[in-house]
Amino acid sequence: MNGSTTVEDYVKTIYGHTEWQPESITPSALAARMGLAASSVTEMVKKLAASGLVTHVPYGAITLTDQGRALALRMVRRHRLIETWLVESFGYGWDEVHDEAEVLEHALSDRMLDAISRQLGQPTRDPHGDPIPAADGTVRLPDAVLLSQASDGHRGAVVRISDRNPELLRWLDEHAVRLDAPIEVIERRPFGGALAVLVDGHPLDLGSDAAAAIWLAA
Amino acid sequence: MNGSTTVEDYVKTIYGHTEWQPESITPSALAARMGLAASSVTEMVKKLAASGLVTHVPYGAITLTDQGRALALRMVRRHRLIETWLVESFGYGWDEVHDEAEVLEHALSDRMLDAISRQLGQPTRDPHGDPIPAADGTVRLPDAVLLSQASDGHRGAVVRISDRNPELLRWLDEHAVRLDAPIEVIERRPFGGALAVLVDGHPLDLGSDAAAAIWLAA
DNA sequence: TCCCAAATTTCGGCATGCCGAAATAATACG
DNA sequence: CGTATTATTTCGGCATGCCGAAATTTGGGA
Repeated sequence: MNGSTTVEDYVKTIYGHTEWQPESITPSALAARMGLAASSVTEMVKKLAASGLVTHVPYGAITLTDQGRALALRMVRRHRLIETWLVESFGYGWDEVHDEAEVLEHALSDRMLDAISRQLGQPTRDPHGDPIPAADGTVRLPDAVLLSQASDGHRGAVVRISDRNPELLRWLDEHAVRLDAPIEVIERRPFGGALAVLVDGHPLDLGSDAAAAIWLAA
Repeated sequence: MNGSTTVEDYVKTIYGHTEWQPESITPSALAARMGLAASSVTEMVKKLAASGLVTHVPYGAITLTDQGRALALRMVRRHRLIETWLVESFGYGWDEVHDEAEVLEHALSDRMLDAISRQLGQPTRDPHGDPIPAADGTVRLPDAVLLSQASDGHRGAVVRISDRNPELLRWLDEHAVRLDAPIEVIERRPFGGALAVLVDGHPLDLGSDAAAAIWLAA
């Protein structure tokens, strides 16, 4: 079957491409993100457009409709709530929650989801610091800057750590770069985006990968 | 896609047909249980046989192999553990757990399942009193008789209440027929299997449906 | 034993999603 | 402005699972 699961994944991926901007993406980028052939994407997008989830000008970009965005937010809420749940109630680590959540977001009923949200105290951030959309689709955007764009001397607390890279997540975890850990930028390298920072008072040299994965409270 | 989910459902259904006897079933009975056309079953059974999960003599019965039984037991364990979990941790009623479990049994990882089992204290019976197979496939059969076969004067405690009939489950629940509630058979009707019994000391007239759904500790 | 009815299987078809190769459109650059 | 590169779409095909209709097999009864 899976009719629904596939649609949900497409929509969520389109949304995730540029979470803070108009949700549009080119077919090739979408194909790359989903690990599919471009031709598969073209076909599926045709169906998504037919059901009113996206708009698509031929040879142009794919953009979520309001309906598509609503579905995407529903899936993002599910994913992040489940990740939080796995960490809080099942002892999963940051780096271990993604795959399980990827499956469960399509399988849990709304009733379970509600119960889980209640058990967790209606959280609004997931273990990576990403906002968990409310059930009505409302999202509170974090007031944050990308760490690699922060200026020398900038100080604040980590508010978001990108998932999807288990190795990096473990490295960050080992070096005490955790959600809400205070960070101060002490040196800014001219090229490549690498930074030296203070994390919890200790100097640390962040590669550009790590810097790109961290958002700093403004 | 679902390659695996479908196989799991077939095997579980074959097993469930005659849980306490050799696990074999005719194609038509299997089709009826699964709500599928007979032709679909024929085709799928061919594939199950090819992967060594069942044996099948053409035009004859379908029988689980050891490998098939192992997979079936794995799925039964998952189903019953999940049902127990939904009742214990999420406030579901007896009659509400089946559909959710039907989905989740294919979606939860072994890791989650283990954690759930641990959180529940490694239960060996589900909310209906059915045995939960151990992770290694071991099943402890309840030492019980079918209530409708119990003789007049027979007394014991309810040990099993069949699921899959929400209306009946609610009726039983309302009349205090719960797992482990003591029952005494006070009158046995000659035809139809209906019984009058004492439940928790109160006389109650059980229709034949209810009687067929209840097992009594011997 | 022979034949009929019921059960089972075979066959062509359909829907979903995916792929690679070939065709086509858009874009970029000289 | 024209062409070459790149992106996108179209097309035929494949795999999984399902269906109904048309064989085929089985088993019981006359």
